[in-house]
Amino acid sequence: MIERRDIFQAIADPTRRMIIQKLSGGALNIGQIVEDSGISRQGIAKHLRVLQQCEMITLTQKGREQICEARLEQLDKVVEWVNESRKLWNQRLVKLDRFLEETKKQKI
Amino acid sequence: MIERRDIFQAIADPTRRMIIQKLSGGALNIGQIVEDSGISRQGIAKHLRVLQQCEMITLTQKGREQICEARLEQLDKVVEWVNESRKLWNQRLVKLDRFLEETKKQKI
DNA sequence: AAATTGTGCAACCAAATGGTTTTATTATTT
DNA sequence: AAATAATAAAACCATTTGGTTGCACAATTT
Repeated sequence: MIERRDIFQAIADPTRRMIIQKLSGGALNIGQIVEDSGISRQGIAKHLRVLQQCEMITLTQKGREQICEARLEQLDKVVEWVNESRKLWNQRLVKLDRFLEETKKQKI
Repeated sequence: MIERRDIFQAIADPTRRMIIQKLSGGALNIGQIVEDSGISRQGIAKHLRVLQQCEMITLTQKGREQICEARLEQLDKVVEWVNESRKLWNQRLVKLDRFLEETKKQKI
């Protein structure tokens, strides 16, 4: 198993999705993310590291605080991939249409 | 760790994304999916089970073959979640705008 | 100066993941 | 009837994951 650090893995975990949504509302420090999360500070910190490696967030030091900011542009890649699949799917229907057309002709 | 079986986990693995893209082009049996995948039949079969549990594909018996079909509707959930995050993000900018407006007023 | 706050690092753990191989069963061809 | 093809089921394995706890350390407050 190669350690994968991509956007798809970033959003695979519900805790990380929760973090992303929290940060979508604005930058927060780690403590603020931990609040009401039901997970320990270290647990959250681990997820943040993953998100950083996936370039989903940026971390900037500010005194003793660490400010987390979301970088939602990465999510475009996900939407792109979904659209690619849908495109193939639609082409598939076109192919089926052609097949049905030809079958019709043969029947006549 | 609770065993999560949702669409986000379904697309987290590159092999599974490959399978979904293959199936987006049309239904296939397991052997056809295995072709050129570089992974054993059993490996693919495992991924298919996960995808089935996530309701990303349907498996139907046809003689001794098992036909796999993609169910792309599930991908809507992913796009929905991305849009939700983006919405929050945009609201955040609105809030910032208001803040800047008020700061301006105070200066005058 | 002392207490508090925000954090990082390391070790640890159980469970899940992503693969493999082997064996057995069923359907189709020949 | 025998050979082949398509699959399922199970056992196994190393690595990753998602969490924990304990300790150390720097920056702020008091």
